[in-house]
Amino acid sequence: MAENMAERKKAILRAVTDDYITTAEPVGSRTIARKYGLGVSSATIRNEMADLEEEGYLEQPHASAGRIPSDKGYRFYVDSLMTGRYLPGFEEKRIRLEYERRRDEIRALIRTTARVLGDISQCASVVVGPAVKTAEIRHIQLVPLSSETVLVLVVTNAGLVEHRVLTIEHTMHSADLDRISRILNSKLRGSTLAQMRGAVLREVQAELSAYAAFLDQMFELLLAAMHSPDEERVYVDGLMQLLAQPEFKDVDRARPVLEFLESDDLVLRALAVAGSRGLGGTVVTIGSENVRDELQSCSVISAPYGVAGKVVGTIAVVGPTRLDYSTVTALVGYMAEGLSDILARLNSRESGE
Amino acid sequence: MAENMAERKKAILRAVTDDYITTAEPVGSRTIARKYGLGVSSATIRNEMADLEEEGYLEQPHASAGRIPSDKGYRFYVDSLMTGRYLPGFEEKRIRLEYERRRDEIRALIRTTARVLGDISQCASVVVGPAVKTAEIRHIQLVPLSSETVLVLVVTNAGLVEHRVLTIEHTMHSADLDRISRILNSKLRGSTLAQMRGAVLREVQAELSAYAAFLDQMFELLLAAMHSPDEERVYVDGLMQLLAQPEFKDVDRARPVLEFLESDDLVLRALAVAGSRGLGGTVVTIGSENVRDELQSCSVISAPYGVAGKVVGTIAVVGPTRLDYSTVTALVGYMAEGLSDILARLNSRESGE
DNA sequence: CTTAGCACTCCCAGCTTGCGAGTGCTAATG
DNA sequence: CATTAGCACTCGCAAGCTGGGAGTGCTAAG
Repeated sequence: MAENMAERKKAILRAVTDDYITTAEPVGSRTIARKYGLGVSSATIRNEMADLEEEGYLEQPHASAGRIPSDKGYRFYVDSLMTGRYLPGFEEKRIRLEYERRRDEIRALIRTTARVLGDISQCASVVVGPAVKTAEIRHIQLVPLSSETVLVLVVTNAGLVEHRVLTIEHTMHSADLDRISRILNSKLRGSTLAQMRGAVLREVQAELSAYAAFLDQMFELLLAAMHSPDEERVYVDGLMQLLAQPEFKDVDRARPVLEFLESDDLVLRALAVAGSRGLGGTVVTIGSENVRDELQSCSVISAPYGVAGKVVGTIAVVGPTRLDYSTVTALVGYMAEGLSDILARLNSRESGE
Repeated sequence: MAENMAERKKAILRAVTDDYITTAEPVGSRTIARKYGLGVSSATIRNEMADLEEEGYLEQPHASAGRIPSDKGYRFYVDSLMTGRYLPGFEEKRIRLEYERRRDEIRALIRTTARVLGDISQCASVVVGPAVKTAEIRHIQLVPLSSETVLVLVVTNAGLVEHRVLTIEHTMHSADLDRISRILNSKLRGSTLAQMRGAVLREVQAELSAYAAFLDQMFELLLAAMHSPDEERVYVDGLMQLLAQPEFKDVDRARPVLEFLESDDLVLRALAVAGSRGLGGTVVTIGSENVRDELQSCSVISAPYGVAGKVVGTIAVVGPTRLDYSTVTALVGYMAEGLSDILARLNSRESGE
């Protein structure tokens, strides 16, 4: 769109956007002339701003206030005007530090990510954790707990350790369980739980026909676990930071957004787009570009993370449309990359030699 | 305190409190006379109310508004006036239903508890999950993942399954790990991780001296896990419901409370009291009775839950001092009991025969 | 095309005003 | 002597008004 906009107009649009992002106040021609050295008078800027408004890049909250960027204006800003796209050094350092000490446990890692993301962006943050059902199985193991119960353990390539307790009818010996574990491992390693239902499953059943009843029970449990509404996958943080933003000083304006963020389902669906584009890209969705009504006044910046080229989850920042696109885009990109790196390390270690 | 308050005065205090709890509006003498059939005129009630105010049970938000209960008034209401203490049948049914389908996984159970608690009370809810370090160990198991990594699995009597991945230097054979697991089990079962460091630990070391290096590493990891600031233990829900309460329509009034609830540490400390009184009781803390500044305008109703007579966690509802003490007390009590029951069942199953 | 000047618009904060709700006092009542 | 009706009084709140300030759009001159 309008890449050929006159340079001065671009400069003005950038100035308005930059200023509004930091001050949260509608910005007038005078301010632009004073604070941003464009070498023209406020009257000239006024004319340009009137044009920009007519073209839909700016809008006035009310007749005699300054201008603020419209969604279209933000979009243009993000696509062609935004400078920087780098993360302040000390933030980067902080992230590395936090990640340094959380390398072991994936859940802690995810919580930390959400917290840091919220802290730095001063917005709400979302981290979607790995889904069990689509992750590659690294290891599967049956552990005897008591004569009546067996723990089914699944370790995925995303570092996730999932477990269920299975109540069994006939006592199984430790040796039996080991044998089953070994065969399950050799057959299932590398495939996903979702794929498991097909051919592989029948194959296992054939090889272990002696334990048919037990296996039935176990698979049923695993499939149920996998179909459970993706609980535990979505971590939200920084709600406080969001409330501190001036656009949400009115609780009634904030509530829809907070309610949206509280619903794991909706969040998952809204972030599905980011994941579908593959690793390495950040997606910015501005105001009315969001499908959901609740997010019409919000922007979402999201990026997928993953292992071995495969997407396993998404991280995102949700804030008012007036958000610091440059910094937050850099932030989200950096953290997604960081997460991917750590997962890769975890993964190589666990699949070791 | 003043158990010998005149019956009519009590009735009036009860009426004021009941009315204010449901309407959130200061209540005047006229309203009492009309809505609560005390058989006296508003003038009489006015006189009594003036007395009650002088004695500190009521207060006026401003000179010519109705009265609202003071913290002292609420305290008296909770201790001596409150009627009911029962939970509506349909709520009870809902809780049973929700618990019915979440019997297996303790984390899901806890999340559900928090959600339901928030839903029904229309307030914020907190569930403190079992701590690993003080829970009794039911089962401990080492699972080989790769030649470089071993999964350490600890199952506690509270149904908690905790796991850490341990990177080892020298390859361990599955048989070795089994042998270690067996011995660990026989020595450690029934004790807590916190107790582990002492005599038991040395005993194990002696018996398994061949694996000394490995054991050192493992214990270190477990102890580190146990000393990590109790992450993952605190689940908060119903923040939205809290914001919907009229006393929090102003974000600035709500923020301190929300910030408090976002800090796991503070929440844990505030709820420590409830746990220390043993199973079966609910604790009500009203407004200024709370130590923390952030909670001066809130009331907290909490109850511990546990297994085999031992407290393993706490659930709580946090709302404005104007909260429905009768219903919420019943609710919190009922859910704590329900949680305990489920844990007991889990426990007996896993330690089975 | 740019700019200075100016009239105009509109929000906002502060003030006033008129209700309505509720109180406290007083005097009358059983 | 407790209870009650009556009444003046207080106060918060919403509505209406007002002045100031910020910012615009227009126009005419450079």
